[in-house]
Amino acid sequence: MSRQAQIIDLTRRKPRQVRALDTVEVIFEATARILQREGPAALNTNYIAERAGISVGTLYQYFRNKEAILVAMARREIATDEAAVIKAMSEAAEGSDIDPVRLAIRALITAYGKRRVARRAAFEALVSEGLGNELAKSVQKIAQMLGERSDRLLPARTRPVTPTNLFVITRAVSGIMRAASQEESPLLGTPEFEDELVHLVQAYFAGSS
Amino acid sequence: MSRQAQIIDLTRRKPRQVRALDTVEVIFEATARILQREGPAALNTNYIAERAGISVGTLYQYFRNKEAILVAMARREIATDEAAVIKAMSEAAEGSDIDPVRLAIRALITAYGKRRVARRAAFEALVSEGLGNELAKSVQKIAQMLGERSDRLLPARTRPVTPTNLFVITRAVSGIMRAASQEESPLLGTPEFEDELVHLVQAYFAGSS
Amino acid sequence: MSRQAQIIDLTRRKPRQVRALDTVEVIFEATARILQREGPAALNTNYIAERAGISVGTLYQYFRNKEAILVAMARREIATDEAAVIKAMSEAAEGSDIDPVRLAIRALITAYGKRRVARRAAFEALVSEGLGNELAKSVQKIAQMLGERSDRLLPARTRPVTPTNLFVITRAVSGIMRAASQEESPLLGTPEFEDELVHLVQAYFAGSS
Amino acid sequence: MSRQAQIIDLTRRKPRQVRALDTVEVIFEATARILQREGPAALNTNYIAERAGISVGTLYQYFRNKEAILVAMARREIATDEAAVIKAMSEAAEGSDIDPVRLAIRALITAYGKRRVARRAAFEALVSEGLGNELAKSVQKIAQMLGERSDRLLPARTRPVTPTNLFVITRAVSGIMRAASQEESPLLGTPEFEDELVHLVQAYFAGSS
DNA sequence: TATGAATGAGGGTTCATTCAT
DNA sequence: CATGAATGAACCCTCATTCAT
Repeated sequence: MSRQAQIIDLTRRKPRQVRALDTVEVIFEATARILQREGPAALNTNYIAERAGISVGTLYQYFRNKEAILVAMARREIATDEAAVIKAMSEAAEGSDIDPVRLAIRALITAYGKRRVARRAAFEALVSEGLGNELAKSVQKIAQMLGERSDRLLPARTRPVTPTNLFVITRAVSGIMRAASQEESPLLGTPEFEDELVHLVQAYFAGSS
Repeated sequence: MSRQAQIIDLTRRKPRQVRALDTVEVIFEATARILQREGPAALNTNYIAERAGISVGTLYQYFRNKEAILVAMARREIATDEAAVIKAMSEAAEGSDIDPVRLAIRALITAYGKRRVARRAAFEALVSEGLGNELAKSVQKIAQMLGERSDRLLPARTRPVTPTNLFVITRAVSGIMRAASQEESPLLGTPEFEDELVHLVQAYFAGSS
Repeated sequence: MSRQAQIIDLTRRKPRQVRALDTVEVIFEATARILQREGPAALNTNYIAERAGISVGTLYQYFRNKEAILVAMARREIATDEAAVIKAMSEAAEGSDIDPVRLAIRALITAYGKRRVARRAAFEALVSEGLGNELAKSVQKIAQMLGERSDRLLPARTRPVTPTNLFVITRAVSGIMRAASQEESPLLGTPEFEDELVHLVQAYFAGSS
Repeated sequence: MSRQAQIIDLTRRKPRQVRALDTVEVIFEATARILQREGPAALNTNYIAERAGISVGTLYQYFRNKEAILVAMARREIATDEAAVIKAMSEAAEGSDIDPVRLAIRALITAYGKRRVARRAAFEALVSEGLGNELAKSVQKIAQMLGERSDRLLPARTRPVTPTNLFVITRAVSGIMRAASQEESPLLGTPEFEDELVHLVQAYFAGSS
């Protein structure tokens, strides 16, 4: 194909940004599906490309290497969750009648309900790649926010909120979420589950140490 | 080799059962060390055998394939932890002055303090192999025990203990342990950490819903 | 690599279909040569690739596994032989002065004269893979044709041609060919050999049972 | 175990020859069964020993290496067949009313009826090992006998028997036998099959060239 | 940018054979 | 002679990555 032809081809396509987003999305989608249906052992770049309907070469134009795909997926997932929780907490603080903690937990439950296997695999990849701290950072960010706004978010607390408190409660909640997701617990969708999570948080901060 | 040497060799050689245990142990040890020092990517059967001071062939006489090693390691780890916690809870119930919950948590912290990277890799292998439920089952076993003996183990509770309660609290605790281990939190060894975990459990059961 | 070189490369590269055929051919060639010169024990995929001047990876893009190479070779060999014999028989029936049976046998002898060791190994692979019936089917096909056109192909027969007759005579001929090839009999190239084969067939059908 | 003990053990056992024969037999049996049931790909020395109920070490005390087992099996098979055919031909010559050729062929058919897959595999091993000529030699031996005693064995012949004749007819017969065995032809047990084989031989020698 | 054939290092696994008991 | 755990060379095959088109 001549240089000329290539330029002509280019103009036929959609704007680059949009196409790039499409492609990345399509790669994520294929990766998620393989992870869900066939497990991490079946995941390889040629297969991802095939399922995504693109060539391996193209895949490598968007991601430096295989792990980069998983890492990007996991990061996006984390960012989405984080944003959802933060949004819930912010809105709650701005006058909703519902307990802010409950709203945050509800947001988290909603986020965890989606694409569980793919999420898990992506997270595992993050950890395997030694980037597990990114996940931790996100949780920590929530923890900090909780700490800073403890006056409004945790009005029932009976003692000052320490970093250790925040570590404990945030990891407790994510641990429960993770387990419910991994064990495919039927609790995940129930109101009782939400209630108990809320209770755990409130009781932890309310009880005298 | 001289006759003499043979005799010496004889005395060096332990009975078969014991030797088999030794070999498995040596394989686990090598696997753990590689995992700790060089990460999961560096783990391959030839290397494990080399580090274990045995031949690959021998390794394959003890384990069907590479994953089987990780799975066996993880299972043993789980069994050890489970036994430690159960033992702590049992002993506590039999008249120790210390809070049974505290003793159980202390046992857990002790178990998690050992070979963290290797443990994590082994657990990940379990999950990858689709045996993640084994881990869950172990946790569930502890949960059941907690429920059955709640009179003695959780004297401070203000409401009947439901299965959901047990799910929540056990996953909360393991989630925190997992996170502390994964994030290599400096909290892991501190008395404050133990205190807060105990508090979480007691507050959760004591607080009115 | 310079732009110039790329253009030159372009012209060197044949269309895809043709290249694929080339690669398969090159693999067959290498396989046959190894089989001939070093025997079946020396045959391994890395070596085949090396001798073929391609990479193992490429080899595995054309063949699912090692046996597939042998099987494909054998199938092609069978098809070639079958086609040669059928062609000879067809042409003979259309007016050649020479005895159709003689022409068919001549075609068979010619086919068997080529790459004997490689042929044999490929056939053995076929059988090992449980595809031995393919070889039989090919022979049977010839038998059928012989039966259907027995008026013209076997004018000297003194009795109706039964399926058993066809089984016996076709297996007799292939058995002789096989033996001559395997024992590297000096008869293979001689006119006497052809004469005797023809005689066997004619006598079998001419003689009263 | 002391030297003394070994001697004592020795005397406890059956005479060496007998035991050795037993062991060899047991190894042949196991080998044949594996070959029959699971094919040549499943054949390995450890498995043979296991199926034979002996240890690998013992197996290697009777056979230098794996191939030696197959070779020995094939040789025994060949010898048995050869003896059966020769015996039939000899007896026939000594006054039986039945056609000597028929008796020989009947003996061959009987021999081929036994353990077909194992026979075939053993023969293939012979050939693979480059010992294919042994098989040929056996057939050639029959051919020679046929030639030497052609006056009595082939009274109907109309021309002098040449070496080429003998090559052709012996390979024709073994080829047919081989094919019938390999293709598991239902003809194998029928009188018609025997008749046709006899006819082939008689017609070949009777017909004028 | 997209393509996808080609690459080849690397790793999992087998299995014939040995040898100390 | 029997045993069978141990050996390790050999080999099949995968798959992340490249690069010429």
